[in-house]
Amino acid sequence: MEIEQLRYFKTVATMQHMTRAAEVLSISQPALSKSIANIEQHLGVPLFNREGRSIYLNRFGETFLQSVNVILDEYERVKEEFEDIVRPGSGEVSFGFIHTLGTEVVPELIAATRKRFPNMLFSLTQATSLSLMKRLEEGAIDLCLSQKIASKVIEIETEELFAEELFVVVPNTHPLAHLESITLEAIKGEPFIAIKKGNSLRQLVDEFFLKEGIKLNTTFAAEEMHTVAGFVSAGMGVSLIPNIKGLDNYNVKRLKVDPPCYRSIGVSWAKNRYLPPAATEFKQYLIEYLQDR
Amino acid sequence: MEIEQLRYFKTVATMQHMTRAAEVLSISQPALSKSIANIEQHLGVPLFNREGRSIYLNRFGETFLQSVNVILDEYERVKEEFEDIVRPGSGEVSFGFIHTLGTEVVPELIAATRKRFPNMLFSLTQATSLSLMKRLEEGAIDLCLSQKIASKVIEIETEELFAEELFVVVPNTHPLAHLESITLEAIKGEPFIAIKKGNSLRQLVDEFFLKEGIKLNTTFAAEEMHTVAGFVSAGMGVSLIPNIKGLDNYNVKRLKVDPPCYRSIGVSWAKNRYLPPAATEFKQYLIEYLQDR
DNA sequence: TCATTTTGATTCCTTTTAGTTATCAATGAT
DNA sequence: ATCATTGATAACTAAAAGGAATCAAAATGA
Repeated sequence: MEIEQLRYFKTVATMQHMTRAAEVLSISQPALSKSIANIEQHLGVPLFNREGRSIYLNRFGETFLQSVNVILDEYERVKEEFEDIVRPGSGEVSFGFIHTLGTEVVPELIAATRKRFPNMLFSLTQATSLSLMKRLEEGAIDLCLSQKIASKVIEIETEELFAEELFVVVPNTHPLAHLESITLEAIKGEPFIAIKKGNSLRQLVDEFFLKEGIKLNTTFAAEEMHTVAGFVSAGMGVSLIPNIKGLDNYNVKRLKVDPPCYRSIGVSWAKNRYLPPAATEFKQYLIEYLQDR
Repeated sequence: MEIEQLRYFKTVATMQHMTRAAEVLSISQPALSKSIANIEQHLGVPLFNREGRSIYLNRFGETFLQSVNVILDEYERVKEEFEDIVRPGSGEVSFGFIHTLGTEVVPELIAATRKRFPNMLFSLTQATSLSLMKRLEEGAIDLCLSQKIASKVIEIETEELFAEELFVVVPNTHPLAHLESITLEAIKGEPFIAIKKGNSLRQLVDEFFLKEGIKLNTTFAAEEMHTVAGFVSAGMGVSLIPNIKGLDNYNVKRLKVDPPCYRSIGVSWAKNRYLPPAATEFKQYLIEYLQDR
């Protein structure tokens, strides 16, 4: 039995008139008569009293109408929800980003996007690059702004947008604190405050030092960048991190690295996976907006 | 889109396996694949992530599953309700009867029926013959036990079952109170307490006197039989009513009429109207049980 | 690593059913 | 009594659901 036929039933029930209901539904009157007869046969009980040329619900029909209302309401609702998602310019975009972008880049981006697409809704997720990648694989988010990571499960496409510079941070009181810039070589042997393994930044930092052939003297591994800054501030070592928000409030000096170290940030999405039109539009807008920031 | 296909979706969603779901649903795997693809096309969004040979819900699918659960639950529920109604021996019978039968006849009848058909459910209505007839016409009740009345709207069939005898009731102190039986002629000129017009018993009583060519001296018209008894008890007149429950508690004498007056009681139902199997069974049982009571 | 099995999708065909037009019988209205 | 209107039916067409065979990709196992 077609779901549409439930709507037919509802229309006949409320109009109490086959011919006019058929006109409203834009089908022929015989088709409607047969549809109703089919439903009655399916259910095994008549739904209408037919007296002469008048037709109206019997007590089974009244019961069924209650159920049909529940069913159609739910069906319409979910269909409309999907139509909203598919409608370009509106609809929900599920978007994730790494913590360092949460204070400036993303708020500005979203604000600008909402001016351009006032009806676009955002479902935002903040996480590490690695877990963002997992959310992409699951289809829980449409797009994410993070450090590029390859997935073993599905194909991920990435458009690189800008680079976050990494700085060597040392305690204010450190002998190196007066320098304008510094080589990685210069902190060889210094106690190093690292990010926990598994974080993609940790991997990147490790690669920078590996390239220079420097064996790090890692003393602590922290979960968060602010924890790292705290440890450095307390004189427990030095580190290599992006310019996080509020870094100046710590007792640390931020030194440019020579040659500079960058962490490349890009927008990623699952290849061969459905992207709602709103997400596609947002992606395009985001690329223009953040390109070479 | 077929309602059945929603069940297909639910099965695939929970089994996360096309082939096995198809087996469970007793359809071919290609048919199932196509059904799912159709639903996705209808809704405009994909519902599953397909990675290699594995298939599982994406976030749209999760949303849709919620709705499908609501829809299928409601549909199953109402279908089962109708199946119960159609299942012989069980199911609900909507049954009406006039007030005078509510104290003995119907309780005994229902008790006996429930012994014979333990799963039969009753929805009982007590009303006047006239309004019972209206409920029959509307299809609000399946059967009723009442005085036979013709309907102008639809064809009503009636099987006559037994006769309620009507008695002349007079105040205890009335000169006629000592008689064993009485002719209608004998109360000619007495103040008469009638039932309100519209009540079918009133119509019957009127006919009895009309046949004898007696013009009644009606002083009051009451809604209920007990009110009539009350008026008679108060010495305000005489009347002609059935032997209602508790009549002996009034200060009245019940006199047999000569020749006797009867009110014929029968079971009525709407002709050409669907009678649930349970109602049909009940009707048959009722006829046997009450025949010539 | 390569052959084998398994899985979901596709193609092509059949069957079912929804829908159309023409028509009918019954019902109301004039 | 006549005539328009209504819901139902019949015969036919169109659409879509379902089945068998087959395919390509992906897991499995030697």
